[in-house]
Amino acid sequence: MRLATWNVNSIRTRADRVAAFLERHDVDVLAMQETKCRDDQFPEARFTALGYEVAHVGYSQWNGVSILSRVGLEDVTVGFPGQPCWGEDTSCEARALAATCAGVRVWSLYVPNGRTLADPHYTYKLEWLAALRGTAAGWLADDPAAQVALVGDWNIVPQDDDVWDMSVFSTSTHVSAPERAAFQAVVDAGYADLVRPHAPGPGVYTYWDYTQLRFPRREGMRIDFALGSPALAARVDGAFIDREERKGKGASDHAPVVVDLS
DNA sequence: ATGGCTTATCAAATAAGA
Repeated sequence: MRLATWNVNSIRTRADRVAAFLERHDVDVLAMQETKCRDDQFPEARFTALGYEVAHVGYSQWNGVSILSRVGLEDVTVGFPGQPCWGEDTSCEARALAATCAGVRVWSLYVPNGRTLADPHYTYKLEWLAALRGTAAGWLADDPAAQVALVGDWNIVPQDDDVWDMSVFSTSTHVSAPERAAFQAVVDAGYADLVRPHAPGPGVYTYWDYTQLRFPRREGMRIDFALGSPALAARVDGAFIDREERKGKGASDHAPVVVDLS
């Protein structure tokens, strides 16, 4: 089974690229982030025509997460237990969506950005990650053999060589010690990085800013990850980052991350 | 010294991204 995750930065703008990507790489399950639309605006027919079932949650032009699957899409869940909310709304943002696809519990996750170290959004980001860690640790405590994939845009740079120049980020989010600790806590809870062993750095990234010619200059960040429970990690045959998708007109600022499971 | 782009939105400036 081939599982991919991709922050598409608007599914309506990117639908053709996503469809081409699915076919080019023969993808079975695709988790997407930043669809930037409501459910009624999602171009569902574009993907059902290709044989995929579609799950999506989006409330506005912000956030939005989705899962496409051609190997089954069962028990769709919006949000994770304990997920913190943002702002004055009582409902949480559209940042987490799960479905069971061929026996794998797939979570499409869009971790809050944090904005700046002094912003309340940064606190929200850390609380969001801590809640996710607690809930995800519970799944493995209940069933150590669970096949769980936590995939998406984590908005964290775990290591110094996951960004082209650490000095540029000395006062920025994404590289701070609390964020890295929050990411590591999920790993320590039993969720391994499924991709890094097959796509080691340095200089291997999943995101390049649209500005400053960051992509042609190879100045990017590794912030999109596929983490997996032990039972899932044992099935990984290979993985890669599709850097080609960042090229050309109409590219998302993120590249897809692909994992092959036996 | 700084920003440079791209997306969405009651359509022109603003918010957000990382």
